[in-house]
Amino acid sequence: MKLARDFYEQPTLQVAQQLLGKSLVRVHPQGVTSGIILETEAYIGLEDKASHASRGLTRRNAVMFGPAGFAYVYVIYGLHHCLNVVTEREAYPAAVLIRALQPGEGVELMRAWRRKQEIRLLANGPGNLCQAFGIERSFNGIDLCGDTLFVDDRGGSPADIVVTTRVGVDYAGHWKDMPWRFYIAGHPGVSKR
DNA sequence: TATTGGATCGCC
DNA sequence: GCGATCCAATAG
Repeated sequence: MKLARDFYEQPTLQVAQQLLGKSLVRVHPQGVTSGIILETEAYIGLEDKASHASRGLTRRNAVMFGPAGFAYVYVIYGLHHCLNVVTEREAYPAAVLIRALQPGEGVELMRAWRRKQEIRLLANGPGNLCQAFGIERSFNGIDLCGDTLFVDDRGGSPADIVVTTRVGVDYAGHWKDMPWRFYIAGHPGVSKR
């Protein structure tokens, strides 16, 4: 069943870990795509120099300062989109980046949007999974407790979770060393380092 | 108003 | 290893 607001209001590191093994679902007029969340990263508070929120409230990051359970979607490198779920309380900027999925329903739709055939390459990375699910800028700020994009808790919790440092944040001083990346151990769909 | 660089990806 | 490609964030 669909995760409710109180799930996202928990501490960000808990949300990041508990999302692993759950299903991200996107309902589209052409059909449904879903996938098991394999990899996440936490971005927590104003002090975290790796977070978009580290320089305070701006137009781009405004959703991070809002209530939990909403999507923060942004464009990166002018080409790709990244999907985050906002966590914790209003006015405290925190979010979890979804980095990889194991494709479930709607593989043919994902193949069409990705223009790739191989299952392993459909959602193995934050930009790729957004392309596979048709997630773009208009998804910024949508309610994950709604019916378009949400997380379903069907399926169990993964046995082994690997905890390590985040990808692509070398500019963030000592914050780059925080062990805030989580992924399901040994899964081939996890994005590469 | 101008400049800079990024929570990436895929091909060289 | 490097280019793509563009807009938000800063500085001026």
